[in-house]
Amino acid sequence: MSLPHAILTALLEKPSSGLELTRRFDMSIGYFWSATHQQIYRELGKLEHEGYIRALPSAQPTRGQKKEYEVLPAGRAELARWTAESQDPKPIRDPLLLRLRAAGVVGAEGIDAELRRHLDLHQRQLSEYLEIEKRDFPPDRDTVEDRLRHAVLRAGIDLETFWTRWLSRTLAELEPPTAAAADASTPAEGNGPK
Amino acid sequence: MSLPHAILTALLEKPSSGLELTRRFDMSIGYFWSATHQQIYRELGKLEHEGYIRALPSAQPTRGQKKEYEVLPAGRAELARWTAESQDPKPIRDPLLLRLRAAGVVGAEGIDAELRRHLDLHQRQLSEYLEIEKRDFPPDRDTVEDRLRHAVLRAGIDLETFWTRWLSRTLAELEPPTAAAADASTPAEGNGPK
DNA sequence: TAATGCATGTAACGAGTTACATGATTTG
DNA sequence: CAAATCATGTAACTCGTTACATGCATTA
Repeated sequence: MSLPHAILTALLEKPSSGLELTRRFDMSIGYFWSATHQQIYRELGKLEHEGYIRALPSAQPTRGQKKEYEVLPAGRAELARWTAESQDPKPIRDPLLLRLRAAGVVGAEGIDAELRRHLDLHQRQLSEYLEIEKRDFPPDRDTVEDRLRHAVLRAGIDLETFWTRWLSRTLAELEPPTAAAADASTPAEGNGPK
Repeated sequence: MSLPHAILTALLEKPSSGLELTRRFDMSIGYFWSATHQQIYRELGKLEHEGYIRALPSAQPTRGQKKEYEVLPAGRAELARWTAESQDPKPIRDPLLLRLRAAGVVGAEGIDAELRRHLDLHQRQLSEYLEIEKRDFPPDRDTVEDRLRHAVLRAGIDLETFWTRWLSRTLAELEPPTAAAADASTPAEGNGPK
């Protein structure tokens, strides 16, 4: 039950329409809680029905028309309640790790290509986060809100760093000990190439 | 679509009944792909229906009776196909990060207790993984399968290490700048975000 | 006015979660 | 034999995903 609270947070930061929320989810909040526009519309409907948000009076009630929402006091209270709630961390759930385990049983043929591809993707994500950090968190400003947002971003940075390191190491270890790498541990023998 | 493949992997490692699978999911595979017994029974039914697994002939077809499954050639082929498939990593999806972001808007009252609680949980998980590593991966044995399984475990270890570090650091930074630390950057800033 | 893009929405499905139901086996 | 435990299974619900439908506004 996190999506409604993600939306409340986003709406408190700035009242928006469904599509605007979708776009903002693609950028900031979506980096750690993504959502499609269908999810968002569905949830906006629920939140409005429950009296947590309301459409701004200026918005027309017709179909293709833009409709802006703002958070009502009850919505803010609900968000505060949820924020103070305690909830256990969920265990990891990663298909790539599952794949590796499966590869141990049916053969690891070609798995290194997939690992390299992931390594590349995580490196890109990492540099994107580092860009954001450079742009949005200059060392001077320092409110509590800033620190919280920075901490969240740093979680992203550290996670991507973990993946790139783990993938690099795993690739190196799965690499068949051919050529150069093998020479160090195995002194060159007189025999020519196989 | 990962659960069926998790089950196929587990069954290839050792033919089992539904409850046995559930228990093994609570231990090894479940560390990175958990599942309840209801999910597992449902999926076993599907897999049998599709001809990927079969109940061992010794098993009776009555209700409360144990029923052991084994993987058929088609199941092994399907698992091999899936293993070689490529699939993008999913973005992070973590309620705690969302909470921190929300705390920036509605107030961070009491969030540090939750962070400390998570820190403790992650530290426990980390030492559990380290125990497993010590027990199951002595430095001598070294097949490809061993290396794969060890790599998966190391992902768990590194992830928990990341969390403990990030939580420690975040806690330290949110700590009210009491006494010594506060003097340098005294923000005369009031409160109200807007 | 026809096509394009913007904005909101419906429908159907798959996966995960929670609660509960039922049959078999052990054991007190 | 009653109760506890093992083992399999149904049902109902929520959340996320994919595909598609509808209405409005702009402009070529």
